[in-house]
Amino acid sequence: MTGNTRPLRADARRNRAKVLQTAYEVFAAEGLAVPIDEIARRAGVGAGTVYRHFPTKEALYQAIVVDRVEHLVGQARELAATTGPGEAFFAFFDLMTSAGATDKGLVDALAGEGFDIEAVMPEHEQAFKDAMRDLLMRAQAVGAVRADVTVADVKTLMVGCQAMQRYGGDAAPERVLEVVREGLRPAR
Amino acid sequence: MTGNTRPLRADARRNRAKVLQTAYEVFAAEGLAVPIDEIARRAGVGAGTVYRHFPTKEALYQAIVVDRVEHLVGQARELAATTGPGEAFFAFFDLMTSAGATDKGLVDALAGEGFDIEAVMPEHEQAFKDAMRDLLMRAQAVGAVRADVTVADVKTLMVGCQAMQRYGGDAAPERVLEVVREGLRPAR
DNA sequence: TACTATACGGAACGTGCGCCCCGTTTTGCC
DNA sequence: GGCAAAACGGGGCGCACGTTCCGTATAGTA
Repeated sequence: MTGNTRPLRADARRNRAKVLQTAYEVFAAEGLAVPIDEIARRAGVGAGTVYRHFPTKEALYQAIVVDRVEHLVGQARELAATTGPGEAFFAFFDLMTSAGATDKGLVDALAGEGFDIEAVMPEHEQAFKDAMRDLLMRAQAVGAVRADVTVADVKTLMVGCQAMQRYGGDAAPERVLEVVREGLRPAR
Repeated sequence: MTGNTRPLRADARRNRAKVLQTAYEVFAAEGLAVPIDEIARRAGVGAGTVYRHFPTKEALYQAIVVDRVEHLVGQARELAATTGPGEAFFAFFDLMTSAGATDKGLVDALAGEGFDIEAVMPEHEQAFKDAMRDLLMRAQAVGAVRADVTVADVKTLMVGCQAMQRYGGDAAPERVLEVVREGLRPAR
C-alpha cells in the first residue's frame, strides 16, 4: 500500500537531511511558530525544497516529534528494564521534564493547540502510554507512587511541568518539579 | 500628566461597555487568538469603534486581565482576613486553578508569550505577589505548606495547573490538582 | 558528452488579521 | 431645529506566513 518510493537523488537526500536537522534545532530553540521560510533560509535551501520533502509544515514537525517521542519511549523501556520500579518512574519523569526545558517545539506539540497527537500518530501515542503504564504500575506496586493516579494523569502532569519549565519567572525549576514529584508519592 | 479625558458621549460609553463585556466572554471562551473583527461583530459594532476605545488589541485584553487580576487579589485578601492560614492558602489555590479552567484568555495572558505582566502592569503584579506572599507565609508559619517554596514557585505552579486544566486529555482534573496540592504540603 | 528525469530556488499567490482612514451618523448644546 | 464636536462603521492597507508554480540547474545514465 505504501507507494514504492524510489531512491532519492543524492542532492535530494542531502537537502532532506539538512532540512530535518535545521528544523529540529530551530523548533527546539524557538518553538513551532517559526516560519518555514526561516528554516529554509537557515538550512541553505529554498522554501520549495522544504515543501517537496514535507507536503506541509505540520508534516515537518510531525516527523521531528515522532522521532523525539520514539526516542523517549525507548528510554522509558530501557529504564523499566534496568532500574528499580520507583527509581525508573521518577527518572523518566525527570527525562520528560528536562526534555521540555530544552525543546520548546516539543512542548508546543504536546501542549499546544492545533496538534492532536492521538489523531495524527495514534500508534506512537499508544506506545508512549504503554511504556508509561508499565513504569507507573510497577512504581505503584511497590508504593513509590500514589495508587490512584492514572497514566493520563501522569501525562498531563508531565506536560504541565514542561510548560512550567518554560514559563520562566523567578521560580526555581528544581523546587517546582520537586513539589510535583513529592505530590506523586503516596499520601503519608 | 495623565491627560484630562473629558466625559464620554452616551453612545460611546455604551459601546465601550458592550465591547468590554463581549471581549471578556469571547476571550474567556476561546482564548486571546480571537480576531478583533469577530469581537466587534459579536458586540454589534464596527472594528473602528473597538480601536477608538482601545488603541490596540493588547490594550483590550490588558484591560480585561487587569480587572480579573484585581478581582483575584481582592479575593486573596478576603480569604487572608477571614479564614485560617492553611485553609486560606489552598482555597486561593483552588480559586486560581478554577479560574484557569473557566477562562482561556486568562491562561493565555498569564502563560502565553507576548504578554509580560510585569512589564505591562507592574503595580498589579506587585499587588498580586504581595497578597500571595501573605497567604503563603501564614500557611508556612503554621506548617500547612512546605517551608522552602517561594511566591514565584507557587505562582508558576498555579499557572501550570491552569494550563493542565485546559490540556484536556483523559486525565481527571481533580486528581491532578490534588497531586500538586499534596506536593505543596510539608514533607513528612 | 549528450540527454532526461529529478530536484532546486525563490518569486508570486491567497488568506487572515491588526490597524487606519474617512464619509456618514449621532449626540449634546444653543 | 440647527450646528459643531464626537463617535460610528466597514472598506482597505500592509504585513506575515503557508503554499504553489515554473523556469533553471544538476545528478544519473548511456
